[in-house]
Amino acid sequence: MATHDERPAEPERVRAPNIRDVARVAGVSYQTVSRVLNDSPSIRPETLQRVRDAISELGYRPNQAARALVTSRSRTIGVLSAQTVHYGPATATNAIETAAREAGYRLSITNISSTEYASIKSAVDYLMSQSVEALIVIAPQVRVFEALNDLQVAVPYVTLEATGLNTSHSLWVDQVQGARIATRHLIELGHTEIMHISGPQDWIEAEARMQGFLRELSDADLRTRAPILGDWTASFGYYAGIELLRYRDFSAVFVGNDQMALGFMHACREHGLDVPGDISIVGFDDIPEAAHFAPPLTTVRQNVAEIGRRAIALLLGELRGEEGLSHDPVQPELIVRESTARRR
Amino acid sequence: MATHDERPAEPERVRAPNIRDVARVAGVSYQTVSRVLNDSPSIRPETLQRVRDAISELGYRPNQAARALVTSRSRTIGVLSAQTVHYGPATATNAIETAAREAGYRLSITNISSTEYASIKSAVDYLMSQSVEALIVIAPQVRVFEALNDLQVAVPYVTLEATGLNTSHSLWVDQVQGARIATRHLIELGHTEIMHISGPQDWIEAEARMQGFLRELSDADLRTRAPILGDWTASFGYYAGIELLRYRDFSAVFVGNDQMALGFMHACREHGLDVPGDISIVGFDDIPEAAHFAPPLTTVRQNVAEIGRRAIALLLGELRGEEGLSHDPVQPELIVRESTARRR
DNA sequence: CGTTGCGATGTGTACGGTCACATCCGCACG
DNA sequence: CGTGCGGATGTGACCGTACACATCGCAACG
Repeated sequence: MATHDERPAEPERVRAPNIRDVARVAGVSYQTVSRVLNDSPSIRPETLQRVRDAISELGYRPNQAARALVTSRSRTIGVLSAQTVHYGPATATNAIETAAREAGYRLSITNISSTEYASIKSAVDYLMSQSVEALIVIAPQVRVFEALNDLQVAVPYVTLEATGLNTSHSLWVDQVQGARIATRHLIELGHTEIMHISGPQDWIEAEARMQGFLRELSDADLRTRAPILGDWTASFGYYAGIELLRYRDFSAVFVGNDQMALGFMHACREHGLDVPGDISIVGFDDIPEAAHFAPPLTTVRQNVAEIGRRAIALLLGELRGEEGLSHDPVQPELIVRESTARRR
Repeated sequence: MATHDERPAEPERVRAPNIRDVARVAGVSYQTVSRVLNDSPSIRPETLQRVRDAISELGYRPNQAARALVTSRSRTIGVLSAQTVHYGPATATNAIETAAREAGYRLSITNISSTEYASIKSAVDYLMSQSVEALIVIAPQVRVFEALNDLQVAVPYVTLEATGLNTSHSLWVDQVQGARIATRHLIELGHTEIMHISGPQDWIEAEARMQGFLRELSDADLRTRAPILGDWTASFGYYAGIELLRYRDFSAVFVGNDQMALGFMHACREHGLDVPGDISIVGFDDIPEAAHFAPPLTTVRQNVAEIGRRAIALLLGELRGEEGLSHDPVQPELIVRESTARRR
């Protein structure tokens, strides 16, 4: 009907070599090739070598799709993440990617733009439609958890950097403990009026840090005051500082993350206040830049990469049918620098 | 031999519903269901509805592996990235993910730990074994390019944030221009002795920024001096500062990125030098924190997210067979804050 | 020396879709 | 009123692999 192509002469499309092509070249059956690929024990060394030679000669690569189809295993782990630009999540994702790749798994990463139910649902749908075998959630917001529960996720999953609720699925740095050691540090320096700038209310981490802060204060019989709820950004820290410093009825601040601490210190400078002379500040995260803030920031270091690695280990174990692997929280560590001093 | 299970009674494994199950429920042939899935035009509205009902009744999800197998299209775009923790790459990756998802593509991301040839080759192999249809490279190092050329990547690819060589595949913010406006700004403030702290020598971006710096200086007939080669980290900026400030034969510094600028300013403080009073500093990137450094940093903003989006658009176009889409570099913008002042 | 057992290898089939082609139906046309 | 045509739908084959099972050859055994 259309153009009359000369069909027989040219091979036309170059099809990627498949397992039968390899078999033909090696002079064995395709099943033997399959055995080589899945390193089955009972193969004669000589045959093995012939097949391997054929594979590299043809530049053969097993077709993952075909394999996934027949085994009904995608060898994919889904990562549901919010705010991958943040230091913590980005670091964790990195570690996860490496660990997954080493274990022969690939990752499918998706970011949620908002914590709206619909947004989360669509992200989960997206991942499920790729038939991920497991799920890692790095979106430590209360609503994400609710959505996850509600969606009846059918695969094993863990949530990172969350504390408290839903512990069977969680893997986390002990945020409460981190907040406590940060707060205790300030108390031990003689501060009695301590402020807290927290992360967004619906972030579980923010909540945990706040709890740790409040508990430590009440254990020391100190006055607690309502924390400020921020959004993790340096800008928020700055504007919060401008507000708070108008009535300066505190001598120390525990800030929910290093970025906000940076902004807060900016506000202090503008008010002509010395850190730590007039105000002591502790951050949280220990981002690489924190050591070079003005002044270098005292903060709480948490090993998120370790958490990422554990997440993969946990999930792979679960996929293998092992149960009850350790969920011990990773312990945070206080890094004392120059943003805190004895109250004067 | 082992436990004697009652086999016949229970359906055992719950198989996910497939296209034929849907067809049975809807009372049509599987081909009709396939037509619905690929929204073919010629379907009676009534039939369409029946099929849709059946799909949602069964909770049917098309099996991507099967689809990929038969169409030999993976609908996957590979991302080869170095240092995803950095602000630029992370932001770009985010934008890429969103754009790809909207276009019905998924991403396969892999990080390279080093720029060793073997490491790059293994990353490319990894991605190719997933039969990615296209590749985005966010690892702007010379050696990565060489490896890429050498590996004869068989799919369309673009490299991000690179300048100069290999332009047919590159998409970038005009780094040379960015460096020039940064340098020009310092010159216009009366500085004649200007230092440059660059990124690692093998990063194409670092090279481009250095070129821009040198060209602008020579256009202004100013003395050029050998730039310091750093590693992008705040720590390096700090130690470089400590060294450089021992012989303070310059009044301004153009630093290759904001993190190193932060470290450098830290060193200035320790030397009792005022920024911008004694030394003017310009950074590069405009990370969100830069506005809150001490002092707020004058820097060059580049829209990496835009680059990421364009990368996807370009690749998708190429996959559709369109040629020669626009490769115009994105123009950077100078953000003047308080780390630069007229020379006194 | 026939049988058994096991290691090494080959054959059939299923996985869940899409594509090419065949079929069916109703309507407009000559 | 037969024919042609196009829209709607169904049938067969195939994509590349892994699994279950069959087969083959050889050594050890009674």
